[in-house]
Amino acid sequence: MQVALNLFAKQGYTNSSIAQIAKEAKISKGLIYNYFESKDALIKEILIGGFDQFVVFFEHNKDGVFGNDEFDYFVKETFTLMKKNEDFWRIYLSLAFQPNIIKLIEKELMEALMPILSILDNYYAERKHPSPQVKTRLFLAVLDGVGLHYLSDPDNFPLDEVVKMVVKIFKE
Amino acid sequence: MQVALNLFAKQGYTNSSIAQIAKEAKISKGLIYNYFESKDALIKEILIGGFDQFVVFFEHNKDGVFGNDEFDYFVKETFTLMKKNEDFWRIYLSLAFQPNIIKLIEKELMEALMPILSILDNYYAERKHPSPQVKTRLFLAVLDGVGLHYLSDPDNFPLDEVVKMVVKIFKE
Amino acid sequence: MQVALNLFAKQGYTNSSIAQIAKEAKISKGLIYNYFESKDALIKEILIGGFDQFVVFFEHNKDGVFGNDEFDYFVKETFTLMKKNEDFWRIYLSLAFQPNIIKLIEKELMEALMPILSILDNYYAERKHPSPQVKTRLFLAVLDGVGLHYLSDPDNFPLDEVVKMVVKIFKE
Amino acid sequence: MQVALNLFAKQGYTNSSIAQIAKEAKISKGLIYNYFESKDALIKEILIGGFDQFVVFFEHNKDGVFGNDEFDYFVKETFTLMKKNEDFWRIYLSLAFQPNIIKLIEKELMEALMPILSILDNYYAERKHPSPQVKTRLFLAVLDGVGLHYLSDPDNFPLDEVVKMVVKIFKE
DNA sequence: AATGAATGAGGTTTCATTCAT
DNA sequence: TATGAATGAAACCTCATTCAT
Repeated sequence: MQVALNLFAKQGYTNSSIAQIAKEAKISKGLIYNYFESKDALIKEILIGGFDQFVVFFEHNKDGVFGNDEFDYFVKETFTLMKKNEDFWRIYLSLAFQPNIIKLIEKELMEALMPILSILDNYYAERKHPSPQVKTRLFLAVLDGVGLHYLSDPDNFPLDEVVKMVVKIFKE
Repeated sequence: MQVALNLFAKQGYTNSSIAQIAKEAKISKGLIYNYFESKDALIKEILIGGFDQFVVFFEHNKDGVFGNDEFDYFVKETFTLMKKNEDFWRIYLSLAFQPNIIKLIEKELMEALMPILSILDNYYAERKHPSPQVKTRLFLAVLDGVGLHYLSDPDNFPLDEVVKMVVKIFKE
Repeated sequence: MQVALNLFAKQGYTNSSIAQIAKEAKISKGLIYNYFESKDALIKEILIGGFDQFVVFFEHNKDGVFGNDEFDYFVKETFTLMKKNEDFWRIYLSLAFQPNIIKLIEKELMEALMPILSILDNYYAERKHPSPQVKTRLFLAVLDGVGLHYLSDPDNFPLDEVVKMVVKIFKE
Repeated sequence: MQVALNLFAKQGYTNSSIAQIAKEAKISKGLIYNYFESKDALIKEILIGGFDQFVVFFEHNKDGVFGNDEFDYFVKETFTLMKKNEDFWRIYLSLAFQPNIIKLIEKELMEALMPILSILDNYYAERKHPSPQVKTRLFLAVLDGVGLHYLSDPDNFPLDEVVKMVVKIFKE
């Protein structure tokens, strides 16, 4: 899975063959099929595994208060996680428009996203924002946008400063 | 090209075959190769064509003033164009992490992006923003992020309201 | 035809496409088919044209005497002609084992070869050679062998000296 | 490989398709690519294998004496081997003018040829031949020429008698 | 747990040839 | 005389997948 993650991130899912994965992992093609039913099942496990890391972190905060400090922490932690799992995020974003793959993880994706969505809605509602749901949508879009630009060009994108600016702008 | 644009947007570049394009366009596979040297050359022309539309619109404003009104107009026009060319943008975003394809259009992409970048840098600098370049970077990421979310789910994403909010937040 | 001759010699018959010939000749593919029924018809005309040059030279000597001086002249002229028409000979030798092509020119080839064969048979018979027909066969093989080696590596093969040696050895 | 050898000899390399080879060998096209990276790699292995047979025979005699008897034996063995491997030699001669293929085996060809060349040079030098290197070149050309004519028409070419004549003429 | 031989469908590309103009 | 749009068959090659061992 580690090798597959790497290859998928570097070359894209469709462009990476089972043969190549087996070769780089120094195992046989057949062995892969002992553990994964298909190539799709492989990417599915990779993606779900990636989301889990994210979800786990969030469940930490599930029933507690989500105030200014938590907002702060949330944004920063998001990008810390992204930096730690660059490959996963690259894959995820590159598959955003591949309906056949997205369908595979739709359920898990929703389950991961919904709580975040409602927590943020609440957050902005509590702060009397005129249209909290729109702001939440924009905010999530911003996170992906920043991720997209960072992952496209990690060496030049000023991630830390941008993140600080995001916090400042969207905290309230 | 129209058929290809459609298919690439719907299924992704790698998942769409020349055979399928030919079939939908009701021509022979061979004919495609009379006009495009390869599948890569085809996507290249599609991408460059798409950027051109964007660039043309921008050159309009090249040497003139870029003030508050123009900023307004720029954001709105960006998403008007995106709505008109949804397929193109879907392709573009889905290829953001396919280095072999990006390389094909690197030059054109840079040529399209650089002037926008410097105009925005100036814009924020004139308004005494403490770090105009970081803000420009964030702003461009936001545009892509909003685009990504809109294109992922055009029916539910509240594009117009989000755009208004973007203008309000990033105008200054 | 000139362009085709060149390409066939350089890349081989099967490896050279009508499209490429047309391109190098700066005409359209269609035009080629106005003058030649097929690719096979094209190579056929090229080959026959090449043999004709050879035959013409031989008819010169047809009914006359073929003595020591003529033998001398024959060998030298053979290689002079080969040097002048390197491309043609390269094609001819490269097709020696392509039965489908050889069949196209079998008749012409025989017509060109038979008189030479009988003249040489006579030549050796007159000189009381024990097995003139075997010697003729060997001699013709030698001519082709020398041609093969020369055309394979024109810059390093010492053609002139080899030819002199051939004359000395096979004159009698 | 056996099937490929056969087809290449009968129809030429370019005219024989992987599909046809697979069909005659009663295996799938794909399987061929499990063992050979490409069609070129296939012909390369075939050619190298063919030369090896020749080289092996020669290494036998490498450091020993190469006198009149060995010369005799060499010529006769050459054509014995050729008769046993007609297909290989047909392929080899038919590719003599296909530069892209020759390049694949250039190294191996040189390694096979060089020792023969120097042994023959020595042979003629020891016999005080005025220009031993030219004679060697001619002699090798003769071998190929005889092979060419024999393989072009095995049923009618008087190989044994021609070989005897070659030995007699070139022994000294 | 692990291999690698084997396949069949389908991918991109090439190409001789036709034909309306 | 000349073009170039168009085709269909076939070329080389890739790949997910299966299966006997």
